[in-house]
Amino acid sequence: MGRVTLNEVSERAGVSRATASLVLRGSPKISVATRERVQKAMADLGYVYNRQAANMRQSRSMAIGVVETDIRNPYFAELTMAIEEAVHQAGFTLFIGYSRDRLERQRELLDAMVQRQVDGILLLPAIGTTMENVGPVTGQFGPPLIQISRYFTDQFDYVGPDNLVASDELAEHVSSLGCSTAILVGGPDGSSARRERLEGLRRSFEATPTAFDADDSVTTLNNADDGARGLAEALDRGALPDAIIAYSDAVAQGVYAELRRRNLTPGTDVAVASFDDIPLAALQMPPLTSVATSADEVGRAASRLLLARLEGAGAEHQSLLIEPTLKVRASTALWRPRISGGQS
Amino acid sequence: MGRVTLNEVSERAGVSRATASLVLRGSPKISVATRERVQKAMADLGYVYNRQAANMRQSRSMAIGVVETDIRNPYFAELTMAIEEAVHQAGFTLFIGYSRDRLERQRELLDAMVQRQVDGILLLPAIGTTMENVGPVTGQFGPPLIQISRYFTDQFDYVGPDNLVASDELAEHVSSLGCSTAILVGGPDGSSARRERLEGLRRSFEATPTAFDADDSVTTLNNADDGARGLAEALDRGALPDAIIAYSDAVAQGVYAELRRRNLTPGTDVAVASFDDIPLAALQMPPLTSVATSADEVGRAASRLLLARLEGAGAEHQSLLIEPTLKVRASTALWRPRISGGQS
DNA sequence: GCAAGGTGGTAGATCGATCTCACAATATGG
DNA sequence: CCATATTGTGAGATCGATCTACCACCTTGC
Repeated sequence: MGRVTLNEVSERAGVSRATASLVLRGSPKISVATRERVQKAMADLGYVYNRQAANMRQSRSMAIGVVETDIRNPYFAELTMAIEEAVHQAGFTLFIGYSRDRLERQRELLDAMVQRQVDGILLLPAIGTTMENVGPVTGQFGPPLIQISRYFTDQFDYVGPDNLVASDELAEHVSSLGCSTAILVGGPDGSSARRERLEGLRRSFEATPTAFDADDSVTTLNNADDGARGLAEALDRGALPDAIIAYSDAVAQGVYAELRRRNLTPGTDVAVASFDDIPLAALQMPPLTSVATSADEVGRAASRLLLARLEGAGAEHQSLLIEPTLKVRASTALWRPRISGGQS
Repeated sequence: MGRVTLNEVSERAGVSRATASLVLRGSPKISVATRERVQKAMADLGYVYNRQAANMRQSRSMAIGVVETDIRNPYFAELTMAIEEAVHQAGFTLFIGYSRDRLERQRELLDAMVQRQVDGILLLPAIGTTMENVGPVTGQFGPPLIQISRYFTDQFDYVGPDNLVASDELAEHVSSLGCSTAILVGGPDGSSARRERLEGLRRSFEATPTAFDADDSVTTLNNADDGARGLAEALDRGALPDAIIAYSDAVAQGVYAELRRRNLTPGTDVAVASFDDIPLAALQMPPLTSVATSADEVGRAASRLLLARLEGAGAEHQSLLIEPTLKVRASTALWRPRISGGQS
């Protein structure tokens, strides 16, 4: 349309297109006089840089793609904000898409981003993702891709919380309270994160007197409504345990709600703890014990790693685990073992 | 780099570049035989479409830009998901950036998107945005821009909840409970949404026996932590009212927390209600009365309007208000007026 | 007075698609 | 049997920037 181009700018300034381009990029080879003349011309004409055209000649597009599942869980919202911050600061623009954990949607999003020549991709893989699913990204010349929060292959980098350590801290804490039974509620079936958390808990609890039955754990979507359903299912199946470990703070909200529906008080009738430590956890009633899997740090680390890859850093795919921190709050701290009629 | 281009495809298929391009776009002018030959060549070579190159010739880039403030508030997360859904379905890719309510950041984001030739922009304007702040977007040839949730001018379209009606429903409900005093807590100072909600409440309460002092309202950021601080400030300044209306469900979480810190029970000692009705509201204890300002519908409507504008629809800038729905829950429903010593 | 070197700038190819227009081959009509 | 469509394809310009290579001019130094 009527967009102003470098050609028109250079014409008005009485210089060549090449010179105008050099001014744009702040080359030192241009005299102050011409620089100012060109800049004035740009201002007068209302020139707007066309980065797409520039990208055609350069090898970089200064755009990166982010494909996530869903940001209605505050953990992922925070993760996204952290990524955006880091990547924006490095001068990149973000393409974002949400797969909603649907493989074909994820495929469409990845394709679109590759077609738009993104320099790199951050992927929170949908459940069931395989190498075949990621399509052209796998190709010889595909941009670097980093898995965040979940992984499905070791062919790509991975950045996420150290779920095993997180599980360990939770298990040890819950056990130290004197809980004799514990269960895990929720988490999406088939995700690496849930597998790690479940397996981590199983192994950690083995070293304690607390009984934890891994086979008994109920999977759910990673949100509150499904968390409530999940707890209902678990309680209908077995007795109320001393401790409920929720897959995430989002799931824990559902756990709180379902407990109350059953006239049980979280923290008193049953200890409750979970993963993530989103800001909401501290505001719950009672405040929720949670092991922080720092979305912020995961996001920053993943961005840093991707930016380093763009500079061509390293070759070996790496797995970067972020250290978790246990935040003990009333939902476990106030719990006391029932005085069970003098049984040894 | 080593990327495969249409040229190589056409060479391998023994046709011209133009023919290969027609095949790409599914032109009916190509015989089945050549189409298949070309498609085979593309598959063999691992051809990846370069949309940037295509965009240079076409007038549309099939990308739209979204600039928001922050998605850690679930309301905005849901709004974003709704936009992404609608826009993806129409075949567009999304650029997203978060201004964090900082004007210069918003400016950078808008500039970047315009430079990348987005076809349209959805903007949730940062506090203090003016026509000058939106920069090149204002220009003659800038892409259509739609304001969502907040507005700063009538020079652009606007889509958001009908805050006046929402306020009215809340005021009427609170008043019907028998609350004799009410206050508004929180909301970002300077946003159109807060202005509308405050003014709406003031006007609606005027028609009721309930006393509402608009000058007494405390502004905060639109999140829980700041909501707690805001309520603390309000209570330190004046007496506990019968009803607290929080600017949003996010703020209401802070209100709940601060009330409990003061050993007050929401819903019993004071009625609490708020705006937005995010999923969390129903899960709070007690469940929070909230007037739904449907993020989902706002997002869909805004996307629809933008897509229509891209088709060149209409000329007049319009203001599209989404109807709110009051959800009454225990945080107000259980409240009863104190039996105040027989005063008339 | 002239080679060497530095400064400031330009012409023209190029990135990878699409678009216009022309044209060959085949089909249709009178 | 020739004029006229119809169909399928190709040559070359084009979008708006960057990049390469080269050039004109002015200092210097000897």
